[in-house]
Amino acid sequence: MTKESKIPNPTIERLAFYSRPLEALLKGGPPVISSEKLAGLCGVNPAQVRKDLAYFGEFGVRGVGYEIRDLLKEIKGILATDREWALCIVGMGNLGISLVENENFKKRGYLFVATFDSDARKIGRQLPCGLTIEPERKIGELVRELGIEIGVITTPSRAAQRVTEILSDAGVKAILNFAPIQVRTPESCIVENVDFSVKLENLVYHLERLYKGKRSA
Amino acid sequence: MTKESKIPNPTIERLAFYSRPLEALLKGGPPVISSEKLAGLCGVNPAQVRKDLAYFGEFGVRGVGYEIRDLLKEIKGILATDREWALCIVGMGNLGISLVENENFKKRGYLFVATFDSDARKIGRQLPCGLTIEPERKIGELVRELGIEIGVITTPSRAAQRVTEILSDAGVKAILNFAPIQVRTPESCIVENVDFSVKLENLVYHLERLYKGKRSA
DNA sequence: CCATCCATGTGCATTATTTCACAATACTAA
DNA sequence: TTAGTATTGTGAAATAATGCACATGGATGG
Repeated sequence: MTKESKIPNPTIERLAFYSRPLEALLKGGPPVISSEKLAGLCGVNPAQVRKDLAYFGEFGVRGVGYEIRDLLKEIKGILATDREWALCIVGMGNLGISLVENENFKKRGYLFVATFDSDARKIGRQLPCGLTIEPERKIGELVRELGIEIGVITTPSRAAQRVTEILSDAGVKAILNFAPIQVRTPESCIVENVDFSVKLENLVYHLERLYKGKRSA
Repeated sequence: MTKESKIPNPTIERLAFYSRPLEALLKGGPPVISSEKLAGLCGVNPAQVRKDLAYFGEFGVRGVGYEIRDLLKEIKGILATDREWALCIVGMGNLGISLVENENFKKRGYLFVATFDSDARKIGRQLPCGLTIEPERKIGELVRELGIEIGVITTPSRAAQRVTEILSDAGVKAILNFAPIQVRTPESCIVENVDFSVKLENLVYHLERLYKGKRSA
């Protein structure tokens, strides 16, 4: 009875969100959790949790709750994080290196299998994780050879569009873009943007209003 | 006639978003832009752009468009990015270092003025940007001394809640949290979370559905 | 000075998302 | 077996956000 007809995008985001505390709860504590408890841990409404899950099936037991172990498995199945994904990354500055070396990714099945940069001084350098920085012209070859489906862009803004095109031409199906610019892709390639500054700007907007609010209230 | 009564949150996010191409357009090109052009650059609906701006005033000229220079100044005023903000960061792993050294932040007025870590081996180390890594116990002192209003958390998950409490006790008013965990704060302190994995999970969910869709369609 | 053009600002309809509130139902204990 | 309790799953109401469509009003040229 899974009605995947039209799943709200926020629902998908929250599923990923729910899995964080669930993973922690696996190690010790009761084996079952209620939508209310889980909602509390994630700072959302309990009905929201139930509805989000209900889009994909009936995973709970009425009067009891959700078996943590099973629920996590279901969520991972839905999000397709129950398999491994091969990623590459272009732009090996500080940010690029921090992502490649990040343990959280590996733990969740996101495996960096190639790193690229256009800077001749960086090419050939070996990273702590064992990968070697390759020149950008090898993107096409390595993407095909290693079956890379996801590309991560950590170049400066000015290079982001060019790199996007190289990646999508090479057959990459999804791009995670850290450059603060809107990249255009063909239909066949989906993009998610991560822009730290936007988050900061959100914060300072609300901060400023808080201060102003205090004056008038 | 600014009706700041109830501004949708997505609007704030988009304002920051609009400012990116505007900044680029300042350097060369016509001095005026239409909502349609700007919308195109940001991948949103033109009416959306106009409505977002209209929440805060009438910045355009009918029949003409928006003066880029003025519009940018207005947006920066709204977002409170027309001043400098003092930040500190806790957790100087690879990610922490990449943020501190990131030029984009500095360019936008977000100045890191202190860095902290709990690892004795890192404390005292000088970073390329000139800052020295301080021990966590100095957070309170330095936050007050340097007038730090925003804290950035780049520690492992297990330390995030503790650090959040130290920061908010010290008087920090806003936190940008990179740890993949929901931190609790007192009313007086607002939080934004950045979770890369959530973005990736979004991507792979859609990728997987794309593949499935192809089979059935 | 008037007519025409063009892109803004905005009321309103539409669409999307969240939350409520309650019926359905699995366990527990007597 | 039945009453009681707890918590799910979900229709329907409420809320939020988006997008249309057009009146509005500056700018320009005759």
